[in-house]
Amino acid sequence: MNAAPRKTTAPATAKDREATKRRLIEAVGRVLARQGFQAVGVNTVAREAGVDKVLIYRYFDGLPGLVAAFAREGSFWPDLDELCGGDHQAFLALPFAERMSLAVRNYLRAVRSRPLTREILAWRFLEKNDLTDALDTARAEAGAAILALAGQGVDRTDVDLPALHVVLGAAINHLAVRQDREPVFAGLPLDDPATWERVEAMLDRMVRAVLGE
Amino acid sequence: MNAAPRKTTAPATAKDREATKRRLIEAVGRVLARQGFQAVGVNTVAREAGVDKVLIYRYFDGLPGLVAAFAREGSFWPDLDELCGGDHQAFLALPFAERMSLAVRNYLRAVRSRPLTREILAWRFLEKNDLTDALDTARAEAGAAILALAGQGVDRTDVDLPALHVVLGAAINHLAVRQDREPVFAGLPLDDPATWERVEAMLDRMVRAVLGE
DNA sequence: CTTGATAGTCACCAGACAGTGACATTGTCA
DNA sequence: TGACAATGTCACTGTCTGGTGACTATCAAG
Repeated sequence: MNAAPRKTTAPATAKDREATKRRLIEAVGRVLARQGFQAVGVNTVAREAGVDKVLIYRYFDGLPGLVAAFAREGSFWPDLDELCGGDHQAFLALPFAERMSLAVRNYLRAVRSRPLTREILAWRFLEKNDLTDALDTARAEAGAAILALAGQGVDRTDVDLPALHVVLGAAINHLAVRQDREPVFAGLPLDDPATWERVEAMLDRMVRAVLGE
Repeated sequence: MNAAPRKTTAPATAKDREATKRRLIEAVGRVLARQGFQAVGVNTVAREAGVDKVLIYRYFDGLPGLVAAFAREGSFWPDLDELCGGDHQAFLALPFAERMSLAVRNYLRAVRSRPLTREILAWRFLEKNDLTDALDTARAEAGAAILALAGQGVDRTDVDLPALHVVLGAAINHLAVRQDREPVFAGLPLDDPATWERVEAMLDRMVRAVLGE
């Protein structure tokens, strides 16, 4: 795209357009992390980047475009390696219940360890608009991939696996997002690591119980 | 409080203050239901009520006070009767797993049938402020009561019941709120009644499996 | 040097917001 | 009747928002 500051063609890079674009994209992340998605607006992001807001329109055709670029940039969602523990072969060698249990635990930990991901999750959760649409594609793909891998070579007609995925995913998403907002849920302190060990144990127990140990 | 438009004392009710308060409180509900909590502001609510916004400050000492009054008004959370199916005695006569399963299903249905409750749930979810604080007390009480009733006379040291409640409650809350925003979750259409039957069945299965049938 | 394109700045617009002070209207009591 | 308090209306402030048009500064090519 660029990287040709000299000679023929490439009339851009007068004052480094790409650097400015990067500053804007990074500013989105900082605002999102520090002030939450409510604060993600043209004015705030531009101020954070130390750049004029009009450049958001010129370079990204508006805030949704900038957010889309931001979404393309970062690794907000766990990839397959992370979810299956790094080794696909070893993962596939496990019994099905074991596989599911591991993937669930890794998904929980992955979401919990990504503040920006939790913020995006909450965002998408309650605002359906141009901005959040941009962030959703990557997640949908990641989700589908892990389900496909976990269920690979398995034929369990006795269990409604999609329904199981929905319930587990919903519980994890809710708790992860909730952790940032309200530290107590149904009497348990979500800011206490011990609580999360109990939740992990419970998820594990549920998966095994439903899948028949 | 009022109901004494004539004679001694009660210097108010010149132009019916109570009626105006009621109009404001009802306007909160309408705005919340129609436009979501993002729209709940002094200007919008006053406009909806057909009343000047200054009265919100005079009568409720600001928007948080009005929202608190609104929260006190409506029945947003299911009560014990609804959760246990109407008959406490019959409920308590059931085996524990049966009791839990029933309460979980009734809670899911209760939340799903209350659009305003779902909106409040989402609101509280992502905005922690004076407004949402007012809405939370009632919910916490309702939650604690049902857990107490379901666990009455039961001593299951083999299961981490609070963790189970947390996971189930989180899943239900997430799905109920999600239904309004994004109709598809993990591949299942949340606007299809058949999906909810599958979710109910899965929750039931999980409860029974974990509690040992 | 001139031309032209691009990068970046600045000032402004209209609309929504929360909040406040001054005013008019109405009813009750003395 | 007059005094007073309460109800309700109106106009206004200042601040934020998203968005746009006009400007300057810089660079490359002819």
